[in-house]
Amino acid sequence: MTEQLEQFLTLTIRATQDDLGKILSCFKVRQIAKNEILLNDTETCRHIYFINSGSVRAYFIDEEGNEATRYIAFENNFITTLNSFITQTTSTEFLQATENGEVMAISYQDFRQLLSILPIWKDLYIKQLEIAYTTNTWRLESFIKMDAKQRYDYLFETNPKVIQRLSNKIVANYLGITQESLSRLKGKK
Amino acid sequence: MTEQLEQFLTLTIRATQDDLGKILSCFKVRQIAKNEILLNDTETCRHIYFINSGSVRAYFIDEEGNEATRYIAFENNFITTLNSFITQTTSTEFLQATENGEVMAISYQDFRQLLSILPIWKDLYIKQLEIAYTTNTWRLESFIKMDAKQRYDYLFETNPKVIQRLSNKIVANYLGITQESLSRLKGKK
DNA sequence: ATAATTTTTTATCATTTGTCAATGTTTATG
DNA sequence: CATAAACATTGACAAATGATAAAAAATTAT
Repeated sequence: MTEQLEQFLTLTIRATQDDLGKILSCFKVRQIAKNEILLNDTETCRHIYFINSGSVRAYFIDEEGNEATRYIAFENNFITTLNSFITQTTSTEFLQATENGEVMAISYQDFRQLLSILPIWKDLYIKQLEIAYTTNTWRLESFIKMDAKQRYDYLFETNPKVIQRLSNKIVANYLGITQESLSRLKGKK
Repeated sequence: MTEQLEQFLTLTIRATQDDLGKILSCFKVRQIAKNEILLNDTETCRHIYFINSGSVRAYFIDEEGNEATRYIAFENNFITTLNSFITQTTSTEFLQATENGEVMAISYQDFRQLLSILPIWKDLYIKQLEIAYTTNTWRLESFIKMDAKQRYDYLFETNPKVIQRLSNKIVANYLGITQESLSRLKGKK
């Protein structure tokens, strides 16, 4: 079950066999069922997850009690609630499996441990932070300058998995609109 | 002119006097005039700026030719166009001074150099990435779940400098709405 | 100080999106 | 397989926001 993560690491950083071993031994496999909650908004986020298969979303609930999806991770990506994880304080977000699948989890302690002993792990962390920041920025830009239809089209171009594999409810949520609006959107040209 | 950055570094990381010297010697002071363009969307971003005084915004121009402001940095913060800077490819964004002020600039070469010789610089970079990511995420959340009025109130609470020091045009731009909408917004309760 | 320019406000109207309700469809479960 | 539950679509209407135009106010330049 570690092959996939190993391959990902090999493609991402230049790690020795020894480094790889140390890293992989920190990750534990976990099967996830669709709709399963991996993190509650009352808990502290103790893990970073690498997705072998399936998908996981991060969402929160606003004052009116509506869900809002911040991020969706598919296979070969990491997901966590970074602020809660870094500071080890209560999360304001949920993590939920949006499909059946398999993840590899690394704990906060092991993550910190790897940071202190493996320079290459620090480099990987920097790279992932840069990717996460850049991805986030694009998404933010799409909200600043685009209307709902444009955001949908943009999503279709840049991340079609969201539309292809997940329910309209979650897609609408991710786009920041209601299901009804999404439904109408898809109708018109 | 380096005192401010020095103080910032002292508060943020545990650097020796020697580390501090190496870092500070990489930064060059530059006066900036309101409306001055620090980076054009046809250039590659060669610098990270630390703001001593004044403010700088990052914005882009969408298909319809409208400006959209992604981020505004005030004193004691860094600003750059990260993707262009990291990959040293053409930027899609502008950087523009929104007030008269003073910045400290570090070049891409010096930045890389510090990363390779100073572990503490890597730690600072990680910290700044974490902050940038988290800030970005909050801003993204505000767009997913809030309407314009709520975003305005939220901005007033979390980052009043934007409203207090910059023109409505830029505030509206930052909120992703038109000047006219902002004007109406401020009127009603 | 005056003129020119830019920014802000106000008004009207069009468009987009949200809300609510009803109905049809799919999916999960006993 | 049958039933319930969740999800998707559609319509009618309301609210929010954008577009355009014009006037008022503030800022900048001469």
